[in-house]
Amino acid sequence: MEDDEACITSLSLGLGMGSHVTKKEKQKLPSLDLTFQICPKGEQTIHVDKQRQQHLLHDDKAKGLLCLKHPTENNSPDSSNNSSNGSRKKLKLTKDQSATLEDIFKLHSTLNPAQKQALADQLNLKHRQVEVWFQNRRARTKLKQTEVDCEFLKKCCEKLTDENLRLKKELQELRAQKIGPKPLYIQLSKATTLSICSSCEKELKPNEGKKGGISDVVRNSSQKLQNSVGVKGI
DNA sequence: CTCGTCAAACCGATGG
DNA sequence: CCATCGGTTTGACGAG
Repeated sequence: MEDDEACITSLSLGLGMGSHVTKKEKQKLPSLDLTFQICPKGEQTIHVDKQRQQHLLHDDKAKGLLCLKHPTENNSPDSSNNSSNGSRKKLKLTKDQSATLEDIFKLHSTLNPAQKQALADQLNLKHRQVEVWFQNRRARTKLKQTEVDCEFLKKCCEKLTDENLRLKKELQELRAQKIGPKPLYIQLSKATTLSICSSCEKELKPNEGKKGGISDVVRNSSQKLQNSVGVKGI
């Protein structure tokens, strides 16, 4: 029985429901998934990881050592026990609490203090918990959106690269034609003529002379990109 | 308030 | 089946 207590004590101290332990350090330590005897009398085996949601901690001594708490208990963190030893106890919100918070967040991503307090009262949480939840939710929404934007920009970049390549090839072909036996002004059809700008050697479609073809294609694409993403200047 | 980070809780894969 | 591992999610905190 002393071994059991020693095990629990070392786990409590080592994994720190209290002390700050780095991931690497944590990996060296025994996993929390470990099965061990929680009752000093050795009557009850607890699989801490899988069964921690069950209300098995009947022993105050072990409960104190492990600092585990059943989710259905009041979720409000005990601040005295929370920060006095530097611990960062994490309490899982219930499905109902999460769902309500999500619903409110969809309507308003920020709340004023009074709204936070009202919501906290409604959900039996602390004002601080609601505040932190909204902070985290905003941060993670923003992060997701950034990832989406990044993915979109990547695709746009690929498209522009392809377009650039295509235009370069087209230009090469036109240059080849220019060098060949045909005259500078290529007769394409009765209605259209394609001309080559003498200064920059870019091809100009009719009525496009003032703008300047290729760069406009890029500029337009860039503008479209900015408009769709809402970027204020690339 | 945001941002970066920590760490508890959770979960799927894997091996004995 | 179960223990364990490695990755992910998410509640919490400190700095700015």
